[in-house]
Amino acid sequence: MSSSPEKLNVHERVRRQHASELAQDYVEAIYIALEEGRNLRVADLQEIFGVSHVTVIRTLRRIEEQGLLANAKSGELALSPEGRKLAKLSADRHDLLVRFFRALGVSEAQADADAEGAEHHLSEETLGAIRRFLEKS
Amino acid sequence: MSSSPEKLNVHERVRRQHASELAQDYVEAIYIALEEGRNLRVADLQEIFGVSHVTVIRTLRRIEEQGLLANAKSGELALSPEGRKLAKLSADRHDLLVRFFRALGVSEAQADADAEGAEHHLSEETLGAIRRFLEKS
DNA sequence: AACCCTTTGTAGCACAGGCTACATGTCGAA
DNA sequence: TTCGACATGTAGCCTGTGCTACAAAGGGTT
Repeated sequence: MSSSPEKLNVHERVRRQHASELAQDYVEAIYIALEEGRNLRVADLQEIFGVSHVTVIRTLRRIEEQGLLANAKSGELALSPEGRKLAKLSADRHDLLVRFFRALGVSEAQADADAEGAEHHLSEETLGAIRRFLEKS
Repeated sequence: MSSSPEKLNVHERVRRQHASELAQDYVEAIYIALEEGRNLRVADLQEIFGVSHVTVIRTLRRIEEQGLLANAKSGELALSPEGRKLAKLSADRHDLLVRFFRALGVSEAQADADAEGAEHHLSEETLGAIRRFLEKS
């Protein structure tokens, strides 16, 4: 996880990004649900991600080991401070990209789908450029 | 590969994209080298992707099984027509994204790196919007 | 109490994509 | 021609992320 920059080549960087995508997507989903006052369970995540409940359980265990979950009342999911921070970052990036694609004329649904795929692969530099672009337009 | 649209949910679509990324990256690398008159070998790909030569060999075998490689003289890599088509598509998308990020004010190196990560995750709709944006500016 | 449904959990498998260690092949120089 | 270097290939392992099949736990209905 999150260790040093180390000068990776381009492809190594992309691999690194992939490795943390799932965790981000999970905490993001949990975060959004909590924001909306809903309480996610395994079955919900199964639905959201289109995988079996078994896969959800195991992935949750992994992100718990990464310290992103807080142990809430049994059956309920809660985020640790780091989890919440990561989720907020992800959600903000996602929103930014959706607004950006919308500004370029992309439909709502497609903007959302593409943001989901692309949000893990843009540097702070590029995100900054996108923010500036949105401010100007 | 490339089978039916089937109405995947957002995350299923992203997973699908990941599954074809490596193949695209490999044929793209081979394609570009051939364009420039160089002849890639395993050792070059190992360098480019930052993995061991064993990983390169196995990945090549897989993309060969997918019909993307043509059997060239031993020790040399060549693309099948489908491989070439896929490579060209990838390379074009990559270039488009680099130009786009550059137009937004992103540095050359970062534009290239981010394009590498993002190029597999944008829909035709969004790519079209980007093309239109670049024409206007 | 017995039953069913839903939810969650466990066992165990497959495949992709990493790796190291070892084996072979080829080629230029001594 | 033998040796050493480099390229390529094989064997076998690990982890992540998917799956199905089965097990257990809980709640509602009859």
